[in-house]
Amino acid sequence: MSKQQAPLPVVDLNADAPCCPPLAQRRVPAETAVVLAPAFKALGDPVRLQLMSMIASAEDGEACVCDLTPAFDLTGPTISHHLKTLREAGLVDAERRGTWVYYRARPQILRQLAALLSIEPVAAAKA
Amino acid sequence: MSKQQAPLPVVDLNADAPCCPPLAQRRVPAETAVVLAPAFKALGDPVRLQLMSMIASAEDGEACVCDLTPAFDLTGPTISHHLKTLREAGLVDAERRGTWVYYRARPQILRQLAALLSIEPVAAAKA
DNA sequence: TGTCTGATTCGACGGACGTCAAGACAGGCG
DNA sequence: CGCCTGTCTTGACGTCCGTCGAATCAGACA
Repeated sequence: MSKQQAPLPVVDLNADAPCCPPLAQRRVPAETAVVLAPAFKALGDPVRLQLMSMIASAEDGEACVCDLTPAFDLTGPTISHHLKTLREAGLVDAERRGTWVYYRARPQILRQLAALLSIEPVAAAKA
Repeated sequence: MSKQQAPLPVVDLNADAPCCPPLAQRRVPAETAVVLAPAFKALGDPVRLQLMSMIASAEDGEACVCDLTPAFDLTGPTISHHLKTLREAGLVDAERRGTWVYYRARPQILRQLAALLSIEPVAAAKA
């Protein structure tokens, strides 16, 4: 079953999920933790964190694997493996155009993760 | 000499680090990725994500291990191990007071991680 | 059509991780 | 003092992860 860039069985936090009241505001329920943790885990590797950043900060919002790979002292298959991990975590999307494959960040889930980690900047400075 | 809750050799992102221009704004340098990735990795486990949330959202800003442990179907040592992981990632702080040990979240690093993931640099400034 | 380049998948290896049981340590109390 | 409760450490076990080389798949081009 070669479904290269096919929509992998991804966590569907991108759908309608209003899933993210700040972690420090209300206790995260187990089901939410199970769904969200893989996304953090995917970012828990230096190579993937850089890949994610390179993709998200790319000029046209997308980055070619051919630009990503030479940025590391790693083999092609290894980079491909990391990209797959990011894809399965729902952090990026891939699309093949001709010879090259382009990756694109999914802002929604990034926003959700950021919201989860956000700390009230408000006057919560109460003892 | 048992230095149980002594300040472990933790990543020092808490110090003066202005370390976090959004991931999608500028490419994260390798050194930054190496320092930050462990924090995400620590949050990459459902149990630790819940622990982090329980600690950060606790009433008085701190949570007792005796309250944390019974919330999971895991043994004491396992919870202790996860808490140590969070401690080494610089996400929480521990303090022993009498019989019990209390854990407290470190808002600074949470803010940094949230900032790293933030997509919109726009209206976020005020709030 | 054949072949070449780019990207992914497969199979394997070493190391790290999550979990537990058993033991060790710290502090309170009889 | 001795014991009890609470927490952490140690050692072990099975599983997952990061990496590679080799094989495979997808398009482009002659």
